Order: sequence, then structure tokens, then C-alpha cells
Amino acid sequence: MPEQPVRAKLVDVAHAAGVSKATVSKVLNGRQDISVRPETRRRVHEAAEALGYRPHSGARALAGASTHALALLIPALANPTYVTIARGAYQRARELGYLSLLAEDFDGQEADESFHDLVQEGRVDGLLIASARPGHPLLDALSRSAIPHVFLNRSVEGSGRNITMDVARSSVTALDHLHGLGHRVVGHIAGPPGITPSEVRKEAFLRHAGTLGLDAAPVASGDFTEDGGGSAARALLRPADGDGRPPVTALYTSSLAQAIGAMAAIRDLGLRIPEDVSVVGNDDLPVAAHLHPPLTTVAMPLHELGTAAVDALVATIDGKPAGDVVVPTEPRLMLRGSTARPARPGETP
Amino acid sequence: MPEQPVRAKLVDVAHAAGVSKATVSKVLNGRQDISVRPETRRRVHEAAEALGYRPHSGARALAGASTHALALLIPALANPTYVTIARGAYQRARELGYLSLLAEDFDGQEADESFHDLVQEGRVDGLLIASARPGHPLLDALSRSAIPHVFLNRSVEGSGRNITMDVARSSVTALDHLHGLGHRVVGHIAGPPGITPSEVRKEAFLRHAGTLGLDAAPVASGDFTEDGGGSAARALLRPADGDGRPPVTALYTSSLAQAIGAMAAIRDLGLRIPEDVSVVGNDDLPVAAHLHPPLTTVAMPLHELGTAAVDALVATIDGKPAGDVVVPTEPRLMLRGSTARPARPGETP
DNA sequence: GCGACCGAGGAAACCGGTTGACTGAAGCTT
DNA sequence: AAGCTTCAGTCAACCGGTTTCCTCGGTCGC
Repeated sequence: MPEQPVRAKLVDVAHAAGVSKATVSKVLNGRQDISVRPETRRRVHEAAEALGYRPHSGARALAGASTHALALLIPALANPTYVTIARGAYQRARELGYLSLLAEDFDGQEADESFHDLVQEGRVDGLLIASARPGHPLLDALSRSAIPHVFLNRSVEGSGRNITMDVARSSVTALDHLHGLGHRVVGHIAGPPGITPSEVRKEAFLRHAGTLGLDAAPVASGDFTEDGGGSAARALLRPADGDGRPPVTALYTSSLAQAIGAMAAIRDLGLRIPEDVSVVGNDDLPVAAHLHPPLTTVAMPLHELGTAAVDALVATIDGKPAGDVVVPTEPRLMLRGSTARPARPGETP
Repeated sequence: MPEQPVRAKLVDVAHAAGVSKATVSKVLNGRQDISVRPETRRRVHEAAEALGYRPHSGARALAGASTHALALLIPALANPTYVTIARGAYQRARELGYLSLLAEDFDGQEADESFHDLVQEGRVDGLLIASARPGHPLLDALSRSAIPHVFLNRSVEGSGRNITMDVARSSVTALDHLHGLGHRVVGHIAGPPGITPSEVRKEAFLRHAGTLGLDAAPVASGDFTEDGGGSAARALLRPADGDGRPPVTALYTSSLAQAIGAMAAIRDLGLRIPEDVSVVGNDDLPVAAHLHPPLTTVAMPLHELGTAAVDALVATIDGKPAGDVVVPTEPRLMLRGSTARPARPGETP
């Protein structure tokens, strides 16, 4: 019989090691408030190992200890950016001995439910919230409660528990690249209004456009989806004067999906990429390299954002004071075929 | 004070309703083994509502009842196909009063861990497994245990608990389309060997190619990623004779990402889509419509697969016998720009 | 030599539900 | 009128850990 079919319980381990439940519990949890002989300690660990002991999470949670589980609320599972963040968080949580639950928060509709289900029911010790938005029903409830939580990617002003990336620098990186190629009119496709990283990116874009002395820097907003990017691109490409030439020579988008949608829109208008319009997307994901043309992107430390957020949340759970964190890694430009020098008026070959 | 900060417990509800804990528990769980006056029942419900009572999941699990949570193991979070399935499952689980936890199973490396963490620790009532593979460590453990579980998408032969789609028909649908356009040499990019839906798709492809009397139907395997599709495409497009013309006029891929990689490979070889090579992908996801050219796909009932799997798992948890299920919806062809009539030898305009 | 102290570990009371056995009152039989 | 059901609900023993307060034997200080 290769495996015992029944769960080993704490009392089984205690019996096997010849000690009491209390001792086993303290030894296995590494508590300092008791002195145990090394010999006894060893016996306990061996017995637990031999029996394949796993504490019952419910019993543990019930007895007042932690559940060793976290919940991660992300706005859209379909968005690979969030999924990448989630993977980072998941992995780090495991390393720290936590289980992390992934929950999709359909724009707050279920957030209140999730909140109850997860925390009130004692299923998790803390919340990682990537779906914050002004007016989100969860925010109120959280600010009144003592539940450990951090906001990642989308920050909440004044919360003092925001884990973010240096998104302003991503705009600078993208703009520097386009400016260096000779572009003087660059459009930006931002995310929906009110979403912090998107706002920051937009403001940094406008500020840096001013610093560089661009001729114009129009902005349009849209969802983080292909369709959102497509609509915004069409708005930015609508010829202002009568010459039929698009008013911008390059587009910088807030998400990869928007870039894909924008590229489709550009072609629908009969324009070429990058000859007529250059495109730079945000967040480097595998698909970018396989698009036609391959998309130049600004790679952000998504994975690190996830791990940093878990670190911060666990620290909070352990009673350390919260604080805003900016993930240190810098944005990197992934140079591919979707950007080139602009064809200036009169320079048509 | 808009909200009471402390959790209401069962005794609180009992006290408020003027009954005992036992009565509250039975009423709220809708148990039949007790008779309660409608009036009392109403009082209990009202008290629970007024206090915002939420049962503590740990206590509940400990007391032998169900945790009302399921775990969904998927092979890769980065693959939108699985994510779509997961969303279906998640949603249906909620409707049935279950919480569904999403866990990424990195090819079995963590599966044994996940298994312990989730089931042994009493966190979930059952497992939805989309990451089955021959030799997967979890399969052994599961077949020996009594833990409710179902396999979805990737089936396990003889398990009697497979929830699948009619993937054979997706191959037929794709081939019929290409054959109807006049293609006589069609290549298939399959998934990694041993993965059931991929094997079924491949066999159906070969069988139907025979039925239609195609001149040739070569197959190459690759991961479900862009790179996997790219490599496989290069293998299938290598000119066999010396005329430089690719041996196939159309490709049918096992995943959308493979199709994207294949399209990039086709262009790298200096060929045009669809003029030189037509491409049909599997699974219709939003990005398909925004590719260049827009990708013709076979849409599969991914969402329904998720919901059906949850239904089956919950039925198993409720003690009903398991059984294989094939989700009824038929594959639908999403006709876009990546397929066209082949340019036959000598017919070059 | 005697109490104080310390190291090593144990007993038992919780945590918040669930559940089967049980009870008191009312209704039905004969 | 006594006995038997049925109704409506209660009691208390769990579930499997954690934690607080003890105990017990030996050392140490004086």
C-alpha cells in the first residue's frame, strides 16, 4: 500500500512523535515562545514528514491563526498584462507559503461579493487589488475595515499602500525613441479616464512632449482592448486639413491590445506601418514579436510588480506598517519593426 | 455608524431570532431533516440579513460540511483559450454558490503541491482539471483518492469523467472550408503529442483529409504558442521539390497563438497570406479579427465547456455518478481574410 | 536545605459552525 | 384517559487545529 488514504491529523503526528498536540503545533509553526529539545523537535518533524501531515486550513483559520491565503482581484482575465502580474504574484506567494486566489473583478459588480466571500468568510488573510477605480464599491468598505490590503498597478491616492511601476518613464522612453527617429507629431492612445496608471502615462506623455518641443501631441482615450485602440486610432488619424495626410506620424498606446487594434485601424485607412505611421505599444508580451510588422514595445516589470505587491501585502499582514512602493526596474524599449523615421512632406521617395 | 465592524456569528443570529444555533444552521442551509414554522424561518432569515451574517468557511469545512469552493487547474494562464474556459467555469460556479480558485499548473511541477494544498488542507470540495497529460503526477494520486474531480478539455481515457468539446468536428469544419476553396494540399499544425484534444483534432484531420481525397495532408507538432506554431509552419513550408513553391497551400492550426506564429513564419519566407498560403486557426478570440490579415478561425464553445465542467463537478460532489460529457455546441467557422482560393500552378495571373 | 527559577512539555479551553439524538407540547387513536 | 405520533426545535458532541495557563522535575542561589 503505497499511500495511506486517510489524512494525518495533528493528533496522529503527536502520537507518532510521542508528544502532545500542543508541542507539535508549536514546533511545526516554529514558535519561539516555547523551549523544546532539538531531539524532540527532530522527532516531531520526522513524524510529520512520515505521515505526510498537512494542517487543515479551516481548523487553522478557525483557531485564530492565519489562513495563509491571499486573494488577487484583477479587472480582466482576458488581458494578458494583468495575467502576467498575477503570475508574478502567484509565484511569490507560493515562495512565502501563501496560496493566492485569482478573482476577476468585473468592474466592481462582484467586488462587494468577493470581498465578503473571501475575507468575511475567513478564506484569505489579505487582498491584492489591481482593479481599483474611483468610486469602486470595494474602496469604501476597505477604508473602514482593518483588512490587510494593497493596491497594485492602479493606485488609490492617499491610501498609502500603492504598489506601482514607474509608468511615467515608459511614456518618456517611448517618446524619446519616436522623437529620436524624427517624429514631431505623436498621438497617444490612453486608457479609460480615472485609471491611475493610464492618467499618469498620459500626463507624462504630454509633459515630455512639451519638453521635447513636439509640434503636437493629441490624445484619445479608449478601453484597453483591440476595439478601444482601434476607435481611438481612427479619431487620431482623421485628417485635419484637406490633404488626406494623417495628422500624426506615430502612435503610442497604453496597452498592447490597443496597439493591435490601432494597427488594424491604420491599415483599414489605407496607411502603412511604419512608413506612414509608427506604433509603439506598452507592455512586452510574446505576441508582440509575431505581429505584422513586429511591434515595438516598452517592456514594463509586470512580473516584479506582482512579486513586490505580495511582499508588501505579507509585510502588512505581519503587522508592519504599509507604505507606497514603486517597483525599481526601469522600462526597456523593445525595438521592432513597427517604428521608423517619418516620411516628411516632400520627402516621398 | 453605517456598518458594524465585527463579523456576525451564528450565535448572534440565533440570539437575534430567538432560536438556537442548530435551528439557524438548518434553516439557512435549507435542510429537510427538520420541521420549522414558516414564521420562525422568516425570523431567522431576517436576522441573518440584518446582521449581514456570513458563515465562516473554515468552521463550516471543519464541521464536515462542504467548503463551497472548487479549484480549477489550467496549464497556462498566458493562453487565452484556457482563460476563456476558466471564465465560464468561474461564472457558473458563482451561480451555484461555489467559489472557484484558479491555479496554474506548470506542467505538473506544482500539481502535487496544489493537490495537497487545496484538497488535503480542506480548502476545496473538488477539482476541475484542464491540465491532464499522460504521466501527470496528479493522475495517480487522483485515481487512488475519492476526491471529486472532472477532466475538462484534456481528457483522461477510461476516467469516465471527461468533459470535452467536439474537437473532431472542428477539424472537419476547417477542412471542409479549405477544400471548398479548392485547396488540395493542406498542412496541420498540431499541439504537443499526448494532449488529447490535439490528438483527436489531428486524427480527425487525417481521416477527413482521406475522405475528401486531398493530395496530401502533412502534420507537424509544436507547442500551443506563437513560437511553436512558427517552427511547425517552417517545417511544413520547406519546399520539397526544387521549384521553390511551398508544398502546402493552406495551414490549419491547433491554437490561435500557433496561427499567429505561423503567419509570421509564412511572411518571413516571403510568402503572402492568403494568396500563397491560407491559414485557419482554432478558437475564436478577439485578437483574431484584428490581425493582418484578419484570421479565419473555428470558434469552439469554450465558455460552455467551463460551465458544463462545473455542472458535472458539482453533480459529482452531490454524490451523483460521474460520466463523460461532450458539450453539445457545434464548431462555427468565423470567415475572415486569411483564407482564399489557392493559386494553382500555371494559374498565376 | 529550601524556596525560586527555569527548561520542557502537557491539559484543556476555545474558534464557529454542523448534526444526530433528544425533548416538550399538541394532536390523534381507541 | 392513556398511549402513540408528529411537530418544532434544542442540546451537546464533535471537526482539527492554536493558545494560554499549568505542571513537573531538576538547578541554583544563599
